[in-house]
Amino acid sequence: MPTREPSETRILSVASEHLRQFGLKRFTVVAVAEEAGMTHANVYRYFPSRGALIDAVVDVWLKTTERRLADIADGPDPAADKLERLILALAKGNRDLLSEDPHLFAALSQAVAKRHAISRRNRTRVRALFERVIDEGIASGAFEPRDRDRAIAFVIDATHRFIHPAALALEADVPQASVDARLATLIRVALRVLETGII
Amino acid sequence: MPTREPSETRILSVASEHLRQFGLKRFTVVAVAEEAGMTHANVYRYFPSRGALIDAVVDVWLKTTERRLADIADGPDPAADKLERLILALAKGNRDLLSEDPHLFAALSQAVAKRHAISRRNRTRVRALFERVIDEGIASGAFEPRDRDRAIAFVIDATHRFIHPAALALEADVPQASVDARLATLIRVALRVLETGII
DNA sequence: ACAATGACAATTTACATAATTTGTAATTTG
DNA sequence: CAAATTACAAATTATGTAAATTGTCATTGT
Repeated sequence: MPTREPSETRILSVASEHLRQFGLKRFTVVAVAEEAGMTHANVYRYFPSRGALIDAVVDVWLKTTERRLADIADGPDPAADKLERLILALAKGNRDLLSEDPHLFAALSQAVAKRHAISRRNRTRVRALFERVIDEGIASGAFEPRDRDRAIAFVIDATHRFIHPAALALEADVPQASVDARLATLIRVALRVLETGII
Repeated sequence: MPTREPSETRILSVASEHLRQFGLKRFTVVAVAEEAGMTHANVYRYFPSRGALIDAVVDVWLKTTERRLADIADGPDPAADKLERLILALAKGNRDLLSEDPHLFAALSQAVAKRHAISRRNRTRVRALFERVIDEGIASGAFEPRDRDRAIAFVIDATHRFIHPAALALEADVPQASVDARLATLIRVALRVLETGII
């Protein structure tokens, strides 16, 4: 007989599937427990609350995209290339989630809006990746901003519209090609700004 | 005896006061009519629906700030100065509304989120002011973008975070001075980008 | 000791129904 | 005739209650 998947991971994967299928409102601990082959009380051995279980599902997705971003940031390419790919990957990741998995996107949006710990920590780590790449660009001489902190804030503020879930949801019906073109312009300008010491 | 304020304006000012005090959810046509000294049916002589009345209140505010923006755009100053003041006035107007009148801000946010006609038209007119000032800057030689449409989209996208109600609401608890500093940086950079033909 | 359960209280949600509000139209008033 | 009202249907919201879910804990089984 096959070794059964440990309870915690089984709960998590069932919960993930339920959240995708039914959305936040119709997501119940009872139904998840049943499908995972246990009573709901046992779920509470592994997750302290319904909200914590939902956060755990969102966190899995956040961590997955974080790894993709970290791979980019850790690569051997020039800082400018890496910063561009970092921004594009973040924007595309969130945008694809919105179109391919609206329920999970809604859960992510709520976690961000309500400033859950998972989203605050994700934000901190993603910001750290941006900082690392920009610092690397400064060290290599590719970027020459007059104020490093200001430069980082500028990049994050300027790209906000294409990265933040709440902003992305506003443009759900704008043709993707048009959004892509505007983002490409913004990135090109931001890189030039960092390179030329305008900031 | 004093000539009574005409019904339509009286309804509108009572409605404005009720919206500010009670918010969208507790705003009723019946209560507005009562305070305006008439039955609710008579309100429908002037406004076709509850939603239209709320939109009219929001529209008064939008038009007021539009006039302020138009005054800036019509002024005799250099285009760069006017563009800076345009962005600052828009950002400050929305931000002050958020802190001083959260209920009206919520009504505005909803009108924007649901793409009501009033907000779409406001957006179009405000965008036209931006276009006018940028075109003026191009005509005077102050701005030299390689692509005029791209430049306009860039300015609007980059400042989105400080102007759009949904984005402003996210930063309600960030110290205003810090937000102001970041916006000042963004504006300075945007102007330099327009001036130097980076875009 | 650890995973899981059954039983149970607290909380939330679903649902039926009452009350209110929205919106329309015929009628009244000045 | 323009402004307003009364009267009423339709739609929405409030309220009370049943049902389900969330969360706790003592107990069971391994």
